[in-house]
Amino acid sequence: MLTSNDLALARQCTLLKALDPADLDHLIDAGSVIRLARNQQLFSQGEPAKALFLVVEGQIKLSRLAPDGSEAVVHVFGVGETFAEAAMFMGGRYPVTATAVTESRLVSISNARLRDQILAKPETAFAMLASMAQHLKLLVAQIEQMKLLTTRQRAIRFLLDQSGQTEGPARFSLPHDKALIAHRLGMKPETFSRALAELAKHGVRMSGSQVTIEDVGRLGDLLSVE
Amino acid sequence: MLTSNDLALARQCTLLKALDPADLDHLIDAGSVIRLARNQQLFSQGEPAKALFLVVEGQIKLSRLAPDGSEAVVHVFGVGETFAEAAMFMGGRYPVTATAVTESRLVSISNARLRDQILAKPETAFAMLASMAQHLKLLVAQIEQMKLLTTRQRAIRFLLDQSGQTEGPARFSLPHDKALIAHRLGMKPETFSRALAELAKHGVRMSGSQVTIEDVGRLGDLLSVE
DNA sequence: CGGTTATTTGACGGGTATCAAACACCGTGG
DNA sequence: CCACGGTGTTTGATACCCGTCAAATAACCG
Repeated sequence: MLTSNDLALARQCTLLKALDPADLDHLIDAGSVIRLARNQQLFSQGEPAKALFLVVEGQIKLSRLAPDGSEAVVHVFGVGETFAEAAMFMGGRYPVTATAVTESRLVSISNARLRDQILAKPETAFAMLASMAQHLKLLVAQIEQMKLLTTRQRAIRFLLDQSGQTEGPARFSLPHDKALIAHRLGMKPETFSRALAELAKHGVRMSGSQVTIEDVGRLGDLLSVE
Repeated sequence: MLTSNDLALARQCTLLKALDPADLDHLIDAGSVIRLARNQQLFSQGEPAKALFLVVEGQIKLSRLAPDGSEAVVHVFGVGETFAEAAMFMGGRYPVTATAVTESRLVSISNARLRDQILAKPETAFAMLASMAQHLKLLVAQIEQMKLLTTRQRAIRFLLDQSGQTEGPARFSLPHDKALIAHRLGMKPETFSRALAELAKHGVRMSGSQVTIEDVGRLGDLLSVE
């Protein structure tokens, strides 16, 4: 069942905020809330795509699985984000596997209804296009990272992103497991751990999942040095 | 000036093939053909986005440039492909730099007109969404490659993709410089060269830019071995 | 033919993965 | 309250892949 908080989230996200309340209600009917336990799969790659999803609680990991069992994490979506928009236009199949990182609640949005909505109100298409453009940008940034940053630099950039600041001291907590973060950054957990350890010299302290950065600006300077 | 061949290309590409001839004509007016010399830049990252482009001759490289001068090649577009669709929805700025790999001819398509077109005929939005979804898929595949394949495996996959076959012997020519291919694959030219050299043991012969593969199927088996 | 640009090859060092083990953290149950 | 197993994290030793630098060779073009 949808809470009022869920609805508030729906009204904020890029994809849905442009809709009239009535249209939004029609897209999200009562039966479309999905609960997932930790590590439970929502869909797997190659499966027919019937819907896209809005995260209202928890985190969802999208990844590609290689035949030998190893996985490449493409992205992790958090509360207020939508994902799998593109699937309905890619031969109707999901190109990735979606798994709950933590216990999660999702709102599913029917592809067919969204399609009708676009036809009825073309402005909706712009919201959809904007949402996909955002994802494209994220992926491009990720490719750039992988291709020309070292593991240490990627770790730094991750911390800077998380801090949400460009200068001064910062304190925040990691969004999930260090192992999962390492995967997102395209490195092994051991390597990520070592990278963090070295950053202690530059004003990064950790206790559990709590991170304290003495001076975000100084940490950022490190990126250009090496 | 547009040739009839250019128009034929426009009618084939994912983005434009759904349009009525009259609408297509309106999008592509006579003044919108652009010629680029080899290595000439079309736009650079951060620049305001006024149009998207269809390649009718040559090849266009999209890349991200780091402050220190190094570049990460995101993709190379060939004849019949459109690019920069997403820019008009990303704050109106190009997130990458576009450069001609060879002498090229492009048709530019005004963002404003395309926007009008979508509003007038919502079906157009689906073509646009499909086109962007394709790009998303490409990027996801690329991230997967970088994260879990070795350089040798990436080289092999590139050759297999280029051959367009899944079994038997193949012969084709490389689409461009080996150095550029290496960049696309996220490795240095030297490394790519060595990877190709080793593949000689497995039935891959090269003379200039001509590639001959004895048995595509056997080459593909190598991917799973290592 | 000469000069420029690609490509190859070699030697070397560093960064990262791998394997393995120790350690910290946490909820459970005795 | 403490023992306990499971999970996540750290640390260490080692190997190897790949990037770097440098030079030789090959291909290309006017």
